[in-house]
Amino acid sequence: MRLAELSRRSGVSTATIKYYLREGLLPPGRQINTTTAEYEEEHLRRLRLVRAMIQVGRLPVATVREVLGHVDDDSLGRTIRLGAALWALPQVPEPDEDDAYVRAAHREVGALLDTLGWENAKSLTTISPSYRSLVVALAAFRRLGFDWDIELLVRRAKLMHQAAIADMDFMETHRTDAERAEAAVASAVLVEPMLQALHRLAQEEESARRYGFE
Amino acid sequence: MRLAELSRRSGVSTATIKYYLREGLLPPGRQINTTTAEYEEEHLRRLRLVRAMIQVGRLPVATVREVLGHVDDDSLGRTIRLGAALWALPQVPEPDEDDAYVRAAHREVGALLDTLGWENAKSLTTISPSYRSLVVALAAFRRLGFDWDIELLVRRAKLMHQAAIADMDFMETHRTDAERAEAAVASAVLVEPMLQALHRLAQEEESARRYGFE
DNA sequence: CCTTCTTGGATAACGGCACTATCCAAACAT
DNA sequence: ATGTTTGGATAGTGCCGTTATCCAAGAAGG
Repeated sequence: MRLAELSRRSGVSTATIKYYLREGLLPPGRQINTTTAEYEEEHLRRLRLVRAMIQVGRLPVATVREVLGHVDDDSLGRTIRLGAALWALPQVPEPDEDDAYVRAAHREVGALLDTLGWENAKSLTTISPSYRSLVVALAAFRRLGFDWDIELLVRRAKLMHQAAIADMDFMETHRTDAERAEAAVASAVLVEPMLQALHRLAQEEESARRYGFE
Repeated sequence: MRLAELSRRSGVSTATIKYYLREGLLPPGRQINTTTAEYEEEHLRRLRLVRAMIQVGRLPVATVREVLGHVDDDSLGRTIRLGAALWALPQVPEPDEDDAYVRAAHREVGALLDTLGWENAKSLTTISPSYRSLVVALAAFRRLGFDWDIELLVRRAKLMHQAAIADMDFMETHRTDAERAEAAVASAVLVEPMLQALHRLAQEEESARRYGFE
């Protein structure tokens, strides 16, 4: 498969593919000679993953490069590789540790993890980006004056735990570590938007049931 | 409260506040004379909401303006106002209806809604942005070759329905339509990132439980 | 009263980012 | 033989959130 065909089959312009090659999002094709390269089905698949991450997951190009770097890193062990790929994903601003709301949110999330018995997550609070994202969002929520009981958060967490277990089960159906890492990334980048869309659809459904369309 | 104090208390620079005023994200203060304006607590609150939408929710400024326009529109009825505000949120690209995966995703989501018995959502498929987002994400997922059974999606949908019911209950604790609309927006913009963070935290926890940290 | 600061308003500039366009000489493809 | 395609390099584009600069009118403090 040459560049033009790769472009046609993926729906991505050749100029953009060249850009991705330059940026290291796509491995170079097999060089036939100075001016020709051959691409495989694997390139097409990777290109589709890149597009999904950028268009659906709205990840910056630099983040995509980092994530794929971990997915492809055979030197990493299973858990580390998976964690590294997922930890490169986030895009939330760093919490301002001087802010009173942020410090309060830290304590609340700590209590949440205790209640849930998530001992492993608890030991990662200083480094996990997911933990930080949760703190940032909760702090913003509190800053707006919303007084959710922590119990509400616990219920949400249990729901998401169920979803996470199902995702991990699905991930385990893949054979190689690289495939598993890719499945985990696709899960984070594509399943999460699906969950979000389902959440809003459910809200619309529920709103219509309660109040009708008047 | 004058501009400088509004800036200090919100942590947003005066230049940026001026920009938001210009862009209509923040209503103008009470004009004392040609060169002075007085801002209220309400402005601070709105400014925090704007920041949360932009920084945590990563919404474009134009989208924030549109959403707030609906939140503030007293001429709208309850359901419509809420729907209008939420429908202005999304940011997913339009599905390409000529694409085979997109058409297949349409059918799958239709079947999903049938299975769930979401009759109201079913009647909104042509206009609801959440529906379109779901189709886009599912199509991208399928394009990558992931063969999730529709039953897996049904389970996710039921989980999100539970979360949505809790969110609606919380929303109903607010008295005015404007407050309810604002709570719904805050819920979409801040609770969804929390759910996402909880999802990833749960994955980390589950991964550690299954494989340890080796 | 005099000086320094702050105000709203207008306009321009900046920096980042995802592309897109252009030009090139070397090889194909027909 | 001739139009097309290749990788490589470089420059340009358009959008967007933000910041900077300048202004004359007014406020605040001594």
